[in-house]
Amino acid sequence: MNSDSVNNTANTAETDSTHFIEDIIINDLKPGGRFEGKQVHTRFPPEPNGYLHIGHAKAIVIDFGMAERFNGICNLRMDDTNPSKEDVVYVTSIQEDIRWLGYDWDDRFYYASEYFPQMYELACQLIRKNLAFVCELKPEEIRKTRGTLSTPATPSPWRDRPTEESLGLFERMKQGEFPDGAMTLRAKIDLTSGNFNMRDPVLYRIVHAHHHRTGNDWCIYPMYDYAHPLEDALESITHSLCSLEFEDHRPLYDWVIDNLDGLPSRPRQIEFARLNIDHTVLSKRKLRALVESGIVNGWDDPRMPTLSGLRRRGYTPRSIRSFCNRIGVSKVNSTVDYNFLEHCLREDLNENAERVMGVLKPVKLIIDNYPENQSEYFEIENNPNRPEDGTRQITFSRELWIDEDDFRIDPPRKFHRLFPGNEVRLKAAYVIRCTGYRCDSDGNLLEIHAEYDPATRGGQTPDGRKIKGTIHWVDAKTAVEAEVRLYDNLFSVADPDASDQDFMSLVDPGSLIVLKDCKVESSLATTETQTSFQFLRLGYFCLDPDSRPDRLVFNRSVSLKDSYRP
RNA sequence: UGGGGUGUAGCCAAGCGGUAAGGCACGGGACUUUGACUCCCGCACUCGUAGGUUCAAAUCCUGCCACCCCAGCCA
Repeated sequence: MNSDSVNNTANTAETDSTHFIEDIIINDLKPGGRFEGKQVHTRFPPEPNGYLHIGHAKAIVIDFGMAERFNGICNLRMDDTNPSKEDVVYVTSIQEDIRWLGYDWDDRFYYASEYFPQMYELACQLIRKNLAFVCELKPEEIRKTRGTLSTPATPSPWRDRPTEESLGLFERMKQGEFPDGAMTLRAKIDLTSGNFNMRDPVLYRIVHAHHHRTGNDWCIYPMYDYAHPLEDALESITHSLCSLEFEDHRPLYDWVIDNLDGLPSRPRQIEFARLNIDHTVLSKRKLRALVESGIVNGWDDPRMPTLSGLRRRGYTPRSIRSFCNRIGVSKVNSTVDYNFLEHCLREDLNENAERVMGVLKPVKLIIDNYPENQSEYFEIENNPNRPEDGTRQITFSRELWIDEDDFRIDPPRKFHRLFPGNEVRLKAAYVIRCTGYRCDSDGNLLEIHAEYDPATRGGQTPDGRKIKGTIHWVDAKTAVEAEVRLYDNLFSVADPDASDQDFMSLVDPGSLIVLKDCKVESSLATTETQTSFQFLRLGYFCLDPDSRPDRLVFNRSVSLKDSYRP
């Protein structure tokens, strides 16, 4: 495990009740149970054909989490049985993302392709047992003979060919004597089953393609339904956790394992509901489309629900783990509120992020009664919730930047910020009173004028007077220029999948707002990527990799909650 | 019309025959040198629905309804 243990995080709210997968495992471990005396052994089996997203994070937390909870182990395995879709580039990104999330597989990193030789031998065993045959039907013919919801499949004309003939043909398939699609190895199960997966499913197909691991060693590749149970069994997996759509593949999963001799274990497949989150999409196909169309700026665009996107956005591994641990595990198709993910991030960052001041839409504030060439330092806490994080010095002088939103010429009701005649506290500095403002001929605000009260140094009010509003500011003399990128939901509609319109047209153009002329306090000049800060009163931000020393770029990870209602 | 699943609040989700946990969201209040945080309070007389069994049903039984998945040589 990484330094911040997955189980001991304050945010990983442990519930006193168990979910259904835990219940099953507990039962399996009991005396007389299916895995009595065995070590719980799970696996996370991604196909290396894309980037991991928050939905995978749920699976990772369940797979690794169940192993951890029962003092077991969890393998990482690339399910690379389809060379035409997979690539090495995904392998490393998947490993990086899982490590970043805080999980480790020790030396148990495998490829399904490592088992190709054994899978081939086991397939021969099925043929010899007269449980599989080589079928020469074309893909369309197989489809046509599979039957319908109400009618059974019709048998392949090759179904009853002699096992020796199938064995020979299967060997020749392997030798590369036939072109793609010419024939398949099929299981002989039940043509009348209401479950299509049992109607003589294809076990092997011919694919003359270069495989990223095995090169051109193979031109026949096992199908998921045949390969997956074997991968699990060969790794002595006890509990094979997957998503709901594989529920009706379970009979086939069990069939493969039950009909083969010499397997080291008989894993139990358990299915749970995959994660959905509103205002986004979580399908590889759609995420890929967003990237390839250029609607977003790559897989790690901070608006993307990919782990690389969330990471760049400023999501912490801890917040994502916390989220996954708290959404629950069940078999109900569900869509979690995006604001729950945001809640988990705020919860973490509120506890751990240092506070700084930054001004997004700067307007000049001039303290007319403050000496022109004077400057002074104020001490400000790094995190009021954690005094042990200490304090730092910030500079103050006659001219400051404050946020446009904190000033109104005509304030609405309950506006506690700056307006002509009103007093406000500059955080950690002085109480000031607005004495006026200047606009250009078009009515655009140029500068605000104020006078400070020297008796209120540090923001205190020795006379006990209550100051309703406290605003953030940055000293114009020492301010550092920055670009700030504000993000919002990629889709303003809650469920882009449900719309009649093409989901690509539903991307909210306001999901990214770039502010170029922001001013941040000088302490941020030397910060590093991935460090999260709270910009006081605004939200949580982190430095983007696009940053350069002369041009800082910050991403807003999430805003602060705001109960202000005019 | 076949097979496999699932229905508890706006969203997740406990509950496993003894009288509806918790979280998010939302509303109200307290506190506040962040309109943040924190802290209080409120938020399902009812569990898809109709019956049945029982002293007692979200939990057991039966019927019905709704929704999701399955007819790739994808995973």
